[in-house]
Amino acid sequence: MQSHPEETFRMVKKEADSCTDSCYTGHLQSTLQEPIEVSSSNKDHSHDIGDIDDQSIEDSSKQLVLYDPAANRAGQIEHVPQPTQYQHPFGRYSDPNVPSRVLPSVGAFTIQCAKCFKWRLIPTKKKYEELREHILEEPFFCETARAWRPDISCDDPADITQDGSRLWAIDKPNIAQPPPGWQRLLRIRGEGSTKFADVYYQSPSGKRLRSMVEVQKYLTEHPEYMTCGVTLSQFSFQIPKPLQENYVRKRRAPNISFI
DNA sequence: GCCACCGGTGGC
DNA sequence: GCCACCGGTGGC
Repeated sequence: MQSHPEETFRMVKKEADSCTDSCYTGHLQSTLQEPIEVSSSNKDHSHDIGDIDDQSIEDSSKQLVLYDPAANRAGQIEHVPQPTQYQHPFGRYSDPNVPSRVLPSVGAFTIQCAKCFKWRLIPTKKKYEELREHILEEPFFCETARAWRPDISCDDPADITQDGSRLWAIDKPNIAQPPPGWQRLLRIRGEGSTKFADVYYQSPSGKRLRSMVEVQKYLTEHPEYMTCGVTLSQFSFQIPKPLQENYVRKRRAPNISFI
């Protein structure tokens, strides 16, 4: 895969007690992770991903975590468990009678320390987005987490590890924070989809936009945003990449027909 | 009728 | 192979 920094994030469900809203974890070489929006839209953040629509799948199979390939190479992070070890995001946890429409959602945001390579949970999506925006120029260290955990250091155990119980994904670094009042939403698709996830931006008025083309058009039609300084550079539709191989279905080879 | 979600594809 | 974009539609 690529050799430059990438982010992965995983969705974490509960378990991350410190995470009050959806969080992802991720890191880049130095680390970063991005927040991903998890679960159903209108839910508040009082629960994280976990409670997606129905009962929750308490397990962590939906956690999304970010990781850094560079660190992987260094052997700091164990490799992704075999696919078979991963549970299908839905399925096994859901009641067979419940049509499982439960999609994985981001349970936690994590970023890897650039020094000790331990994963640190980022308490909020907002914080995660702030850190991600400049992760390349300003690497994350355990000390960075002192802003919300005064005594944390590299000597403390990792907040989370890649143990195969969660879905991890690598986030992209240096994605701009959304403009004030806007939200960047990440929806994870179900396993076997043709795409891992979708990014949407939601304007302050609630309008959802799903591509740069739509953003451009919307801004043109609502010049007040541009007047306030909103620009296209504040938008990015880059999606994280799942660590689990084959989470995304490959494009099928065309059928060969013969006579 | 709306829209969240998924599939497909053109262009690179 | 990846990704940006957008059409279609099932479920509400």
